[in-house]
Amino acid sequence: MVRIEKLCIDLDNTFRCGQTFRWKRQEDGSWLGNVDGHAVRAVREGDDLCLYGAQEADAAYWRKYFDADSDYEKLLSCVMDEHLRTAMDACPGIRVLDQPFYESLCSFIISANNNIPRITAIVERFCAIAPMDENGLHAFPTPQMVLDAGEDWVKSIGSGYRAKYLWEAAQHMADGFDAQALRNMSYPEACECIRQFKGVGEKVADCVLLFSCGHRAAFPVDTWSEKMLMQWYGMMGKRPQLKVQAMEHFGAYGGIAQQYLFYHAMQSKLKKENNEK
DNA sequence: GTCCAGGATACTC
DNA sequence: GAGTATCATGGA
Repeated sequence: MVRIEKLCIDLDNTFRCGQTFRWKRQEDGSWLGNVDGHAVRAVREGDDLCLYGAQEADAAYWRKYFDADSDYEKLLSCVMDEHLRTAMDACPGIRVLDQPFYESLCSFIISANNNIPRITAIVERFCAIAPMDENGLHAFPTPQMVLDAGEDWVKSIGSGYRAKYLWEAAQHMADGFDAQALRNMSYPEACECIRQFKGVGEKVADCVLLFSCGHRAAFPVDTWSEKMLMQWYGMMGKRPQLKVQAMEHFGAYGGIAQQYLFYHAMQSKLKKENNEK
């Protein structure tokens, strides 16, 4: 078991906020996950995060996965305002995860013009060809597993027009794409590089760079972020212009702010809809 | 039937 | 370079 002390993570908010689609909540409030083939059960005990099934030797890996050495209040103090404060108070304890690259890439290719429940369902079917762990969760497939399963199989999981993007991504990865190199590039360089993948536009690129490459200035602008930036921050323009303004405004850790604001915007909308019924 | 969902791409002007 | 049609799918 690996214990990460005083992380104060909110597992529900972290795993439901749209950055990952594979963790599964159990009735007792714990969450089962399979990361890089490692099966774990995440449990909040007091202020600590306990990862049952994780090896002590992998403690550093898990600290990095949960971004345990970053103090978000401190990192965002210079851009704190009433909206970010409200979002962080309403949806506390979100950790911006540092996930395996290929899983993040495929997940956000699938996310294009899609909704979270359906993304989750498609990702689950995508994982069915990978080995199952002792908790009954599949690993995320390797590119080679996808290539072995065939393009017709990729089409069969209901990913629609994104199937060809997933297929080509597996080929590009198998050809030796160096995902690790993205971490050492500047943000603009990494952004340009990752857009080699078909189906990866500006927004998907930002999600992958933020959630699996350590680029925490990346500020994904989707439908929710777009509404949020206009309604809460008075920004104007199309998405590319909004993104430029947002990155300028929120700075080096803008992606973390974005994740709180995005999730809160979505939650607010949900509440509003429920009240109207 | 229409609209929407963590958009991207190819095409037109 | 800025608009626009098209791309699958399923739930509201």
